[in-house]
Amino acid sequence: MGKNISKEELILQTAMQQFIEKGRHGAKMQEIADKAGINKALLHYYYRSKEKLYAKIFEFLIWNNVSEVFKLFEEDISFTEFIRKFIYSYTDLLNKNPKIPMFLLRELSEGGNTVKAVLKNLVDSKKFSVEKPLTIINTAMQKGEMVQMDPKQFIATLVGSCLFFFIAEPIFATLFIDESSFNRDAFIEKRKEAIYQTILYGVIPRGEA
Amino acid sequence: MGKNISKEELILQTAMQQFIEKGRHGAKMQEIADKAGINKALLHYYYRSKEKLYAKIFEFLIWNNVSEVFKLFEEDISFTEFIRKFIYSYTDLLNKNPKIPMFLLRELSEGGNTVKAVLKNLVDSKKFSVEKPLTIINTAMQKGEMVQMDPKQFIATLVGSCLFFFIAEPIFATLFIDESSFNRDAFIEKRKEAIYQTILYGVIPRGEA
DNA sequence: AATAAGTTTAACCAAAAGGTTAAAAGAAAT
DNA sequence: ATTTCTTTTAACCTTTTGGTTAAACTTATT
Repeated sequence: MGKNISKEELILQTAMQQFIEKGRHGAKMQEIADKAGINKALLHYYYRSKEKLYAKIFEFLIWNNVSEVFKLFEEDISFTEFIRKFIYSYTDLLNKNPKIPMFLLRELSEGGNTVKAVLKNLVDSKKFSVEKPLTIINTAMQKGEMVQMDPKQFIATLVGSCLFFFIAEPIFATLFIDESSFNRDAFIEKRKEAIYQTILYGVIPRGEA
Repeated sequence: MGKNISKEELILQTAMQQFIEKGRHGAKMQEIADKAGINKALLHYYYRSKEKLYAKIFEFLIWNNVSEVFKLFEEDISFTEFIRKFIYSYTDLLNKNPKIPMFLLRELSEGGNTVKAVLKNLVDSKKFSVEKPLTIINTAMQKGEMVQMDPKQFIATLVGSCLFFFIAEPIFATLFIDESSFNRDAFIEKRKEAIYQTILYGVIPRGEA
């Protein structure tokens, strides 16, 4: 583990883990301090209050993740290649930190003042152009590479399919997976291809190979 | 509002709302009492502790919802009709109480002892047969009505597509929807058909109309 | 070496939150 | 009517938790 990390940074990292795991109310300042191996007063020395610490972390995570997702819309590739690339890359992104999506969605759902303020900021920045993904989809429809469909509906299906396993893993695994023979990594790998096949053939014009 | 409701039931309903909205840690006993218009001691008189109250509610909600979903696998209809029916009914189910899915998934993610115990109970009861949905899908594949695919992958795509909007509405709406012209109910109605079209053509053998 | 500035801690504090109690109020049984 | 049992409350208690403080310790500055 990094030894050259400052206490300030160590607190942030540890707090992030705790907030991600337990949420805004479930995470406790004392526990963060203990896990980081430092005195609780240091948390306040560097970040003033729990709310401010939480805000910093939530803001960091949502900006980071939203921008990573929007980056996936930037590449200039064919429509089918875009679908494939998006599914594969987004799944990898989710799998890199599998608890972050639930954290973000949970906090967004709860939607207190801090969350609202961060979200407003994010929108007002105009850094995340909705035009790009919409254009990709609309162009594909114009070119006849995709059936007619509200782009928002398409995006919801695409993202929802990728997201599901990471959001619902506990109940999904409990109900459908017999642990002895389950290889999580392999399942996720196969997940990508399954989503790709389903969505690709689900939206390209019927009768095309 | 119902006047003939017992205090015991009133507490349960009010607590349910609060837990759903704010989660296990976010909900407060005092606030539940206030919202129900009764003394806080009554909560303990009827339910002993916050944890027990929470357990009762979580147990009720997960049993109820899991069983409602599994009911959708019971009907004896054609494969394409099954897909259609599942998507339409499950979306309606989600929309009836749009905050419950996030509550359940959130709590399942956090997964404390109470949650684990309830979940173990649910599995051990064997009341929810995984065989049924798996059989529907396997049979369709045998009959050549569906391409070859791990049934678990198919279910993940199906459920994930339906779930997404209700789990991610705050951020999805913020990013993609301009409020002035958005009709939520209409979007959900169109959502059903969009999912149906995508998944149906995504999994039936290529070249079929 | 002395001093000043920043860092870290142990000990406290105050507010919030879960939980208890004893008594009052209401309903049921005699 | 009186007693008994259940329901409901106000007041109180205890623990948890976020936050503060003053002093000790480090590190830079002169």
